[in-house]
Amino acid sequence: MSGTTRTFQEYLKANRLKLTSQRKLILDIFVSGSQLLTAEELFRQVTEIDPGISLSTVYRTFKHLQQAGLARCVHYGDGTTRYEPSEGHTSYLICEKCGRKIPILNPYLECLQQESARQEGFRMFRSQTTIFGLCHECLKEHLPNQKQSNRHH
Amino acid sequence: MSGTTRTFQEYLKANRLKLTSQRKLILDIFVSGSQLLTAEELFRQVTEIDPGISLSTVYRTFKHLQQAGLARCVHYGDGTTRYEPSEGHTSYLICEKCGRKIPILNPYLECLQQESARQEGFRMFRSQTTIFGLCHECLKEHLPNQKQSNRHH
DNA sequence: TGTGAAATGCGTCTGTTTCTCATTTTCGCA
DNA sequence: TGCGAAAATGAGAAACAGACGCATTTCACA
Ligand SMILES: [Mn+2]
Ligand SMILES: [Mn+2]
Ligand SMILES: [Zn+2]
Ligand SMILES: [Zn+2]
Repeated sequence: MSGTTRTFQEYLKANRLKLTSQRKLILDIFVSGSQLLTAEELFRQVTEIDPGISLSTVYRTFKHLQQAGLARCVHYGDGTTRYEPSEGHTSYLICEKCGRKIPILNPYLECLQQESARQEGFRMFRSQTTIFGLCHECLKEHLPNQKQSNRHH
Repeated sequence: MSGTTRTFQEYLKANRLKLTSQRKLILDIFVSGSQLLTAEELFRQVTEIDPGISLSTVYRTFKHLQQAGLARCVHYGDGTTRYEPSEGHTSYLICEKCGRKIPILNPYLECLQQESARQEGFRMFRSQTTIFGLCHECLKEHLPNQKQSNRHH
């Protein structure tokens, strides 16, 4: 039994919630799959295995996973909301041209955040740092294009 | 004429857009008011002065303000999207219970972010750090009352 | 002032998330 | 084991934020 499964079961028990087959399956697919799924996308993957599961249940389970600290959602600029397992990174570089999302590995960032919170008497649950800009690859294409886009419209 | 007004006019001119009375009013109220308004909330404030303005126009103007770099939107945990003037801080503590928003003043955070971007060959335009948790005041009320949740709707 | 481009208001439409409720499932306990 | 209360489910409706289409008005510029 994986760590996340145990965590989820503990959360359920602590809140007098029940472990259903649907919740098991949703958790399984969520933590094992690639990250940053739309609720709809996870729903599609889940129904491939159990076609009876409803989208409502996916949303409801997401809520619990979030409260259990196992999932977090990221709101994208395009309006979509994507969910990801909340182990791992919370800091990213996001390229505004190609959408590439690069995790930031600098551990000092988290330390400084903890420290900032502490200074205010604040209890930190989670943090999120997003740095917007242009990635290495897009920078190379961006600069030559600059002249053309100046004369636009 | 304020700096933001000038910036907005320059943006408009550069994009062959027009300065309408609606846009003037929306910008005015937005930059002068307290921060972190919902589109709906700004709409209400705006219609107190000019009842003819439509919600669509508020949304449309927000888009332009964002593109002009004068506004930014923050997605809250409760699902609402709030807009704020983008001058000043980009790092905040946000209390998930009372919604209080506390600017983080630590300059090392920005330095570290710049550094992280540089390491990836990334060109940073702007960054945003959000730390979710409980503020000092809510912590005092929270602990006795463990079973609190759902600031929803 | 006249003219074309752009913006507005208002209604409609879309996609996402939540809610309602009748039915089914879970789980602690006898 | 089987019971019963509590909780979860699926299906659909409802709520909600935003975006859109279009007829009409307003703006910018000459
Ligand atoms: Mn946004
Ligand atoms: Mn969220
Ligand atoms: Zn890129
Ligand atoms: Zn608070």
